[in-house]
Amino acid sequence: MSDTSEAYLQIGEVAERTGVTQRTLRSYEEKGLLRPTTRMHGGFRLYSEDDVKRVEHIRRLQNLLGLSLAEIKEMVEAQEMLREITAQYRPEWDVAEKKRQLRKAIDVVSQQHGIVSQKAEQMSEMKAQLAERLQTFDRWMAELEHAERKAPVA
Amino acid sequence: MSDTSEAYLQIGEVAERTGVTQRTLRSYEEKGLLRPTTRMHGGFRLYSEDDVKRVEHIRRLQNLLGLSLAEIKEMVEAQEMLREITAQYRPEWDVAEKKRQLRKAIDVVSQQHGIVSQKAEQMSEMKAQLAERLQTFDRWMAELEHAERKAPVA
DNA sequence: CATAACCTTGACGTAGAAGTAAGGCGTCGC
DNA sequence: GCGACGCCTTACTTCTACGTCAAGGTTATG
Repeated sequence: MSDTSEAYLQIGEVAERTGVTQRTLRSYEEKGLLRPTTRMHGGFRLYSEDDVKRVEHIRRLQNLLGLSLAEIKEMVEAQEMLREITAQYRPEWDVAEKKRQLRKAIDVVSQQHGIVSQKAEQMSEMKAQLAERLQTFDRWMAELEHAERKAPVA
Repeated sequence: MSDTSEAYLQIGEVAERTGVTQRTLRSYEEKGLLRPTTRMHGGFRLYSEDDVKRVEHIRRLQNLLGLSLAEIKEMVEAQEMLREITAQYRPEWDVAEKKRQLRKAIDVVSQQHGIVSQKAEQMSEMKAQLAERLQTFDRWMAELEHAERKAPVA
């Protein structure tokens, strides 16, 4: 916009920095996950640092929580909402409205928190199981080595 | 084995108990994730309790770690390998061979352990972030309520 | 042995996420 | 104002993990 030399990035740079393809970035935009970015005069997309963070966030939600892009969209929208409330972009809203929105955001975030907590728990359970199994294997390995010393390979 | 009336289950029961469809069970079999089960004379599949556990395991790997069936297959195969070693199904293998296999299994399992550890860590990080954000929101909410008391809705 | 409930294979369909290709402008540096 | 490279849209393709018939065999029960 105008010329605040805000270090805008083109799609190629964003792709490189985030490790996703350009196609994926455009796809996120189509699906409403990434705010329609500003464009250069000729139509080239311009991304901000915030957009980069957002892409990284989306990826984490995908990889870590295994959410669909549709689900992620909801989450991301809630965050957007918040930004607006907190930045007081909308002074025309009365307090009651702000409260409504904030409550909505709190709902979404606590839901996320719930999911993450649950998964985190299951994870550590799994981790413990794996660790235990590894121990067992090490014991077996030791036994095998013992056997070998007693009766070396023919 | 032989005929120890081991309470075999048909595909429908397994589907019900594990919460996956029959199609999915057959699919896992096609893809080599579930050992070709025994069959009744007429061709009906017969599953053991172990098979049920395996399905549950597969589901955990899918849901928790977000692995593809191909990746899961590798893991599951390593486990299979182990079973054979430990149950000494293959006494014809010499100790060196058993060691080789065991080492392989240890590799796979520690790889899994690594993945899980990493994910678990990222999870708790995320969880912390969410908790923090929730706190912030609660503070804001409190502020809003304060504002409301000072200047009630018109 | 009839019948309902269950199972078989095979083939095709689908939804989500992204890859790929084609044809055509934009941008930048000189 | 030209070349090289980057980006644009549109449209088609792929891949995964199943879903959904269809046509027919099997099993348990009376």
